[in-house]
Amino acid sequence: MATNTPAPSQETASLVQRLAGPSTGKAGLAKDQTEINRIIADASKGSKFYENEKRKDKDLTERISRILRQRDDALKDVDIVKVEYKVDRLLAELEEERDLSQYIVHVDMDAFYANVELLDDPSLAGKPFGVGHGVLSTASYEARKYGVRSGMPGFIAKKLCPELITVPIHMSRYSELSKNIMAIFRQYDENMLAASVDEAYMNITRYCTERNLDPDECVQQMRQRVVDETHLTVSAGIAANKMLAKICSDKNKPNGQYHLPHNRDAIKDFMRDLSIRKIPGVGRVNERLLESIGIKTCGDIHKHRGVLSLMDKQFGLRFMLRTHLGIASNLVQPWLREKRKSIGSERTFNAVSNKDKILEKLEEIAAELEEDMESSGWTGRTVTLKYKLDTYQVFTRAKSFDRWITKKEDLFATGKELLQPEWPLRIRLIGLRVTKLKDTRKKDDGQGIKRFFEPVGGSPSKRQKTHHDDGREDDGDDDTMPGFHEHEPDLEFTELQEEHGGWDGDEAEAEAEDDLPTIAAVSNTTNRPRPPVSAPLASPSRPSSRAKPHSSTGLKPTARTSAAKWQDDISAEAGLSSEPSPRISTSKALDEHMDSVPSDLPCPLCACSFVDNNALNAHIDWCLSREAIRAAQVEAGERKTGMNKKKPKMDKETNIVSHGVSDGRTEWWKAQTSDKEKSRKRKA
DNA sequence: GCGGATCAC
DNA sequence: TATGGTGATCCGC
Repeated sequence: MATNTPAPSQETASLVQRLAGPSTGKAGLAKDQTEINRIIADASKGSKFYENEKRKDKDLTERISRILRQRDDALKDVDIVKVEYKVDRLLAELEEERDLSQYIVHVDMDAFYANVELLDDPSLAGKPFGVGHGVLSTASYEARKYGVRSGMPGFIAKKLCPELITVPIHMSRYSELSKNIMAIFRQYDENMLAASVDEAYMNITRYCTERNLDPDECVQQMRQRVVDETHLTVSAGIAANKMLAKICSDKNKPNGQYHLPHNRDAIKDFMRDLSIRKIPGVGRVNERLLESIGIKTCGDIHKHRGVLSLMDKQFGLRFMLRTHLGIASNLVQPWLREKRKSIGSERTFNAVSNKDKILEKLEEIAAELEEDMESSGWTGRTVTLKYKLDTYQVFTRAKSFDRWITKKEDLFATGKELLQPEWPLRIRLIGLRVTKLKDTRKKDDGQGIKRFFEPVGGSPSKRQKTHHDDGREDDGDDDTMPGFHEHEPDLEFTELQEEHGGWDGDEAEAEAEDDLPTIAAVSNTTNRPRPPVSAPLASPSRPSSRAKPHSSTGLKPTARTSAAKWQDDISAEAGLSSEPSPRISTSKALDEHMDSVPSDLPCPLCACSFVDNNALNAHIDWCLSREAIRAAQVEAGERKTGMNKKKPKMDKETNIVSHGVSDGRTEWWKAQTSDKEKSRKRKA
């Protein structure tokens, strides 16, 4: 047979499933899920959000059809037995990587935000409540019984549970408690990885060995300590690698632990019936894609290894096989600042089409981003604008520079420029993100000529500022919806995020937007394929001639789930072992390090710095122009007179979280060959 | 380098 | 009554 049959009923079913939200595959929902899903779908029906979900669902269904056709074509031309034979050899090779010598623990705080709120307001006990404003970050266990979940909009949650209470987020409180708990974990493994506010990985092998302690007992004690010291409960998984440990921590949640024996057969049994959706990195889309070729559990992977091999690009054969075997990385190490790849800010508001209003929003975002970049010590070379139409379709436009961008004026001007060709638009979200980062706190030469021009007493200023790690460690909670960054926790108590009514109609924003020193900024943004055509009409709105670039091969982008990246890790490990400095660890980090360092060439006349000499020279030419000179004089005058207009920027707000993100994803499937060595070292 | 997509939390 | 924010990665251009 050649195609699946996209019967209307099936399409509806997958749409209903989709509308139920991404965290559906999780635990705990008691009530009849079908009924819940129907309520959600009914509440959404007819909205623009709904229409967008419908469109995406249709696209996915079509994509699946193409994949199945491709599979059938491929199967015609090959001897599947031979293919399977080759895969089996690969399996044997991968099996060699298995390392059962380490005891890896993943701990996950139970309904973290909700339980903290409970702690601080005992009157909530026993009641269904959610944490968050418009969209819930997490829900109490009582609320979950009704189908209320993280990421669910409040008005839908209320439909499911009319007596639902909602409480605001108190991020700094969560961070504070998180810090305390992480400190406990760190005593079991100094290299503990804080994966988010409420999650951590540890390697307790050494701790247990030195004390002749059973790992289960060790984790039991650890969890008890958390309860004693914070009155919060955590769940834990114990296994031979990070992926397995993470899956296991969900097994006896809440307030429980699960140990998957360090034993090949036990692991095989465990994987056999495990839903593919439990694998970190397999989300709703990949779940459907895999299901379409007959894979629902990790055990199914072996049956379909032939097809997976033929469609390696789509699914990532190695990754699938390693998953099937239950093999993943067991390397646990703290998050490193230099791993950060981007920093950005974005905001949703009531859809607007008025250009000035949109630019106003953009300006706010630019200011926020500058603030974040300065306070966390980053600058970067590429600016990406993101916007979401009121149809919920998302687009991004980027521009690269050969100088470092941090200032809100630059950010705003760039965003404005990128927005220019897109008009007209009706949008509900706007954001800016900066990539190709450079760490401004890393004292790396750079100074060069600049020293010459620096005012006598003055030194680069910032550079030394408070340390607190950058980034945030966005919460999690198996069911906690992340986000909600507080910019100035105090001052204004939480941003009154009433973007409401869009009244702020204040006046002239000094639109006086002078142009960027467009000088060397090469950018290819000018002649961009025509953008989306906002499609404000309720119609099917197949936007843009470009939104759907290639359809030739049929296979749309990413079906895959990452994989085969392990070569990187090998080289990373090599780099590490030969590296005197303990800090650089990943090849990527290393690359980036090399990449961004070679040049930090400051302009002697202004605050800009550049990536290479050409760029610098081009800039200097411009900088010497009359206007520039004048500008420089003004600034020099200001400097002399004493004050840099730079706001003092009290460093009090250090409270926020600690480090950034640890993308869960690739973390786990790093090569083991290297891990093994690491492990041995650690043992010794 | 750019843009779309998917995923985690 | 109106569906989030931050960051990462991968693919195909």
